[in-house]
Amino acid sequence: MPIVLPVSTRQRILDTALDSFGTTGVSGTSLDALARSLGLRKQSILYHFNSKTVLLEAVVDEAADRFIDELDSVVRRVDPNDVWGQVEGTVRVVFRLALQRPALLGLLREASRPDSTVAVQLSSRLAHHVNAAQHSLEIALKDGRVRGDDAQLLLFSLYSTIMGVATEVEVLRAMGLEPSLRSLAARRAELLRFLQVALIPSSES
Amino acid sequence: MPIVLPVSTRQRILDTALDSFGTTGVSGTSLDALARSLGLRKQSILYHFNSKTVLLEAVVDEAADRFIDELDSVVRRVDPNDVWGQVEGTVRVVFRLALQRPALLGLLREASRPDSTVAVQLSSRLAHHVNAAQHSLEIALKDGRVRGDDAQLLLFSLYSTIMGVATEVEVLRAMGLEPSLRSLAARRAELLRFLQVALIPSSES
DNA sequence: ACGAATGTCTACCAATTGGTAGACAAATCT
DNA sequence: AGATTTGTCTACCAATTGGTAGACATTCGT
Repeated sequence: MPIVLPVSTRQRILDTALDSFGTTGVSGTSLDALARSLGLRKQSILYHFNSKTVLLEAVVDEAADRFIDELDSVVRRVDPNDVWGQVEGTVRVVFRLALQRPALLGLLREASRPDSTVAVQLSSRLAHHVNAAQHSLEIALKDGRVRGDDAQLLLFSLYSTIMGVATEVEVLRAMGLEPSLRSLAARRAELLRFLQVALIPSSES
Repeated sequence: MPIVLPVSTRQRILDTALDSFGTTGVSGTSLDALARSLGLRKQSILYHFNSKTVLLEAVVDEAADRFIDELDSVVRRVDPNDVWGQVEGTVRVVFRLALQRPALLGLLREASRPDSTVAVQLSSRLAHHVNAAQHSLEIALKDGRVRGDDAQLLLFSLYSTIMGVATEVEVLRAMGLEPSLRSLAARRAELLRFLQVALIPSSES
């Protein structure tokens, strides 16, 4: 007899809100529509989260948690001096998220638009990890284990590239490539090759 | 005596709509707010464009035009066999747009979200240029003038990288780097170096 | 000079938005 | 058992949404 562990309403709201915010956008998501797809009335949502803003903050917090957990798992798993291993692990993690929870990455992207109120919240959560990554990149740069000049800018380029390739589904579709599991793997492979050449001097690897 | 050539209301609407759609997002932009920032009533907007959808389509069309013009100017200016020259020119053009008309790139990004109705419209406009670029990339790959395996995926990686680095302002800010003219130039330099290493075999260049 | 087209306006409208108040039932505590 | 907390609901609400109808003035072709 399988034990069905009940998912709290609060958690269900957070989940579907993440999906909706991450795909349709925050202002494109109404509480009514959200409630409808949950089989609830919007007042029940407002019972758990006092306002749409509060809900958004909770969703962003949870998304940040999950994202950070994934990144941490890479950092823990891979030798800190193995920069390429870290990058490769990160790429794999991000691509897995792109497959399993595309809305999560969508929400991160939503946060990177100019007017976003979410940005501050997210960035303060991620600041520590960014600093750590930047630091180990700097050392690797000094040791000549990585190509480049500026660790900060390099990290930024890395982030943009990985997130872009993982999330810009429609662009890909526009290029005639149907997004599928196989094409995602192909994208990942091409990206990894691309990044490795750009980052790692030929003497290494 | 300077001749002040009058800008048609229609054009003014298109301009401010592009800015608003590209930054605040489409569903985040109301016709009322748009009209207010134009010093008009919303009914005047609806006179020129019968509905918000029609307006959006017109804005997207114009944005596509401008973007294509910029890309074309690169293609015309640079030797078609000089792949790196094409990439470099494209990067410069995109970065100039990021500085002069950030909303234009923002709108392109808005189009790349999963639910977007704009995507189809945009992609059909850009299809020809994508094909041309892919074709010349394929030849360069065959000749060994460019590193990589799959021209289509390579082009996609290029696009994602360039757009990402040019547009993800908030991420940069989160990393403690205030977006400024100088930092934009630095980003561009780092990106160009990054791309050149990734793309061009060391025997060339 | 005059009718027609053009363009902006006021006045509405129904639907939807985020949010409040309070009834009602089930679970929990004492 | 009785009181209280928890969670969902119905019933509203004012503000905002995209959009219509039509008055009014200006410009333009004749």
